[in-house]
Amino acid sequence: MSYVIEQIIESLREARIQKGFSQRELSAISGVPQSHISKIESGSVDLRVSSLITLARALDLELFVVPRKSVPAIKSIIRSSQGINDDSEQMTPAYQLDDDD
Amino acid sequence: MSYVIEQIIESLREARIQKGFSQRELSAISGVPQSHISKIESGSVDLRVSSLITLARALDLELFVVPRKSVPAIKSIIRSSQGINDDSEQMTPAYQLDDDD
DNA sequence: TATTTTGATATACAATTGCATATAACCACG
DNA sequence: CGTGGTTATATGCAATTGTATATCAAAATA
Repeated sequence: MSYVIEQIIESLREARIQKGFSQRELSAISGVPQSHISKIESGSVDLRVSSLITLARALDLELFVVPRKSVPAIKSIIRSSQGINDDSEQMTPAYQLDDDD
Repeated sequence: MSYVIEQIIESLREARIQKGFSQRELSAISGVPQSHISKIESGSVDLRVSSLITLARALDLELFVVPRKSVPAIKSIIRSSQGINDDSEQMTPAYQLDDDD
């Protein structure tokens, strides 16, 4: 199993968890059986492109092939969009105020 | 067949042609049979992710899943990198000089 | 024109995917 | 600890992929 597949699987899994979906919930949304989602996430099946697209769509992701020379720029964009999410999480001090109470 | 798959197939085909490879040459490089490459390019098979990665690698492409909200930015990067290639092609007047001779 | 190259298509076969369904194992919580 | 939720695993089956190989028709080249 290649590094690229591992990265893709990791992206799917992280997106699922970030959205707060269990595998069953993702299954209900996407129409892919939970048992298959488990195998996909564990890397034990070599899924078809159509299946990957189906899952990605349910997780607000999209599949691309890009020139290898553009990879750093694209990783930078992905990282910065994740950074925004991280910032929004850090900018909710409500929990800290509760702790002070 | 979805729009995303069509786009991916088109990217593969364009990259192959831009590199000046025939399907047989790509087959030799990638290890994927020519007959299968023909089917992939025509959209008549739903290939596995591993096969897509193999072909992409032979064509200096890489597969990504990206957040849907990042899609416009990524398309912009891909378009601008292609623009650079177009400029380099236009900046080779050697053929025009030969015509003047 | 003859020859070569290119992409499309066919055949046969082993392996695997994806689906449906059920269950086991694991984890979190009260 | 008991309970419920989550993930992993198993079974069976139809359909398809990917491979090897060959051939054809069209296009390109010599």
